[in-house]
Amino acid sequence: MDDAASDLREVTVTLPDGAERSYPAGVTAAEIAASISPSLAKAAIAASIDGRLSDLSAPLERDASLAIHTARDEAVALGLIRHDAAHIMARAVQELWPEVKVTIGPVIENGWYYDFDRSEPFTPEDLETIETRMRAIIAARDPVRWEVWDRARAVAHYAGGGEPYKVELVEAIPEGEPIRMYWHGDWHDLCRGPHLAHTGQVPADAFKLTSVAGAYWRGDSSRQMLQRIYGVAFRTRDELKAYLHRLEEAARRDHRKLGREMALFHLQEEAPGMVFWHPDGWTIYRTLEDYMRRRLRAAGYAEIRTPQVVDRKLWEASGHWEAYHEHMFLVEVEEEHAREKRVNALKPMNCPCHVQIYNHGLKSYRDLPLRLAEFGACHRYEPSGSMHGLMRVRGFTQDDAHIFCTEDQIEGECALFIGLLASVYADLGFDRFDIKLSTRPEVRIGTDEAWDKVEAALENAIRSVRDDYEIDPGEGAFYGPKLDFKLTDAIGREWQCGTFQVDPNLPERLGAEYVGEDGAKHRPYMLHRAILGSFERFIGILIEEYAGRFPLWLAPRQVVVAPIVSDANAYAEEVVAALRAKGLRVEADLRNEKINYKVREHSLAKVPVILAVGGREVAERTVSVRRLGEKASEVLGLEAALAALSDEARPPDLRAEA
RNA sequence: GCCUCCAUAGCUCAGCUGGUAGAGCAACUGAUUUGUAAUCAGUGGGUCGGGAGUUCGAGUCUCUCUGGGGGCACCA
Repeated sequence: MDDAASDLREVTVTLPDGAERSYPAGVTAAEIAASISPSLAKAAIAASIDGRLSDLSAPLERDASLAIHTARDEAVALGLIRHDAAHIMARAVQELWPEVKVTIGPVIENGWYYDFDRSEPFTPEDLETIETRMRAIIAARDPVRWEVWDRARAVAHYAGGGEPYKVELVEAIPEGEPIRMYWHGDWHDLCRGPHLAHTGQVPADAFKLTSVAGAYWRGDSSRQMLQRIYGVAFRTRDELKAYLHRLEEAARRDHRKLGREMALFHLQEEAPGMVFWHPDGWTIYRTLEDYMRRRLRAAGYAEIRTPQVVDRKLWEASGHWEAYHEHMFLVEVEEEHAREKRVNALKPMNCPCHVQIYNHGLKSYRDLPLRLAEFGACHRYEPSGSMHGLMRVRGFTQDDAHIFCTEDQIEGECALFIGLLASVYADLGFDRFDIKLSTRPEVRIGTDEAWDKVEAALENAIRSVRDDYEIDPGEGAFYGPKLDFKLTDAIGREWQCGTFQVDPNLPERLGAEYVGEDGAKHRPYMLHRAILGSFERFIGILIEEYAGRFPLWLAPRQVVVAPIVSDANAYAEEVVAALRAKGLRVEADLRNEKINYKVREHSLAKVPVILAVGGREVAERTVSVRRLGEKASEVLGLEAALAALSDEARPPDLRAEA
């Protein structure tokens, strides 16, 4: 840029309210803010120039629209605060331990992280030391400056400074993109920007370093393990406190904690990643399974059952052996007792078995679409570090089904599936879920024309149901595109539950065919689909969604009848028998305890309904209905209470019709 | 699998710099007949996750195995 020339020119700046102002070329957003008002100059944190977020110090060389951002612009402010906090943290770390090498530090949800290479682990005390140092840097209000460097200079600088990771990052920046260096005081970092005007704009009381974790350099498990420090940052102390409070609340509904407290299930050393379901947990499981069975039957699926232990030959034929054998549990008979030589595997998936059922008997185009469903127990030897309560286990049961169909039927089947899934999720209390479409990867089989057709079929199917979905380019399977349906757990982690995958490959490998209208044999498509994903994971999510307070139809113990005096015991047992006859899961609590004690205990156990019966109820043939979470109870006639409870306890799919 | 932290009674946890284990709740026994979130009294319960080592002596220090938490990688 020619300084002499720019001094002579003027630029016209259009502000958000439409006003136009002229300034000498090269004027900065900060200077413009100052010309508007001193208070704006003080509050300004960044600017949008022609809609692009920029540093306040960015010079304007030509006419542009300009918006000055302050902390009121929540999204902009949080992004910048977190980004600058990442830099400030890296600076603090290098000031405290100069030998530590820096890598990357992006903004994430609620905060940021920064990865460091350091031989010693960071301790919780180190985090406090770093926080203190960060506050000192913030208090110094160091201005943030930036320069554009050429590649050679940046590489030489970092190579000489003993920062090999930064050298790699500089070298990875595409040709033509500017290489920017940002200074926070004397410390600097390679960064695309933009940043705040000075370090004092990060609120010293609204951030917190939360944890240290290992993370691979560039996300590659064959490379260096770095130390990642996570932080959270907000605009105000109250926002930070509210966030930390939400975290605590979420921990209270953790399905592992509730699973233990409510005696739903347990896991133990001898069977890592495999669930021991206790009576109450199994009741939930079976209730959900029965519900799914009815929904699938109504949707035209036929239920089947296939073996647990299957010869390795089938997995070789399907191609899974080659790709996944190290994740399969093998089942062998002791050599001295074996009568035949074979290697079996616990089935890690149901698909090849379902094709075997399809392949029995000649299929006609008139049989399609053929929908085969199995609550299929599968076992996968998942990496030890990936297991997580019920959410990621080694033994699990999919609500699996495979639809064999023609290419023309894919779109219709997909639309039917999404409709069914949305209805099931709504019945289970989830009105919101995300859909992600994963499209063709680089390495794939099949023609581009086939991919075009199938991807379009899935997109059309989604659009027939709703209009918002995400596309994940290149993330499909090598044989076909897929849809993922995700739900969010109590602490905001997303879990994939539903899935829908188009697969022409497995029918080909396992020789599935049908006779078409033309009398010739054709290859069907196979659609893999699940709504819950696995019962284990879905129940984990349900526990967290409801915080253990299940709706009546899912609650393991729906009603407890609690006599207030032992004279009411006989009546209590009569009420229990009447409810049981209506199909409710109900128990009597005849212990010689005060009603307060019983109410407290069953409330803590999250029983939805307590029926208290004392002398009055016996005399009047009524019950005192106390609902979980409500302080007052309601006295109802026995018959009315029975009718209301038995109706409410019915699963949603059996309730609707009047 | 990798980094890191953790593992004490059924549950939640205490046990300082090494000197052979405690509390509350729960359980059990007895008394109490009670009106909507804890009635009182008494009793029992742990080879401190497994193994090895250092030490006169290990719940405490070291190594190792197993499992778990947080994250990374993986997720047909």
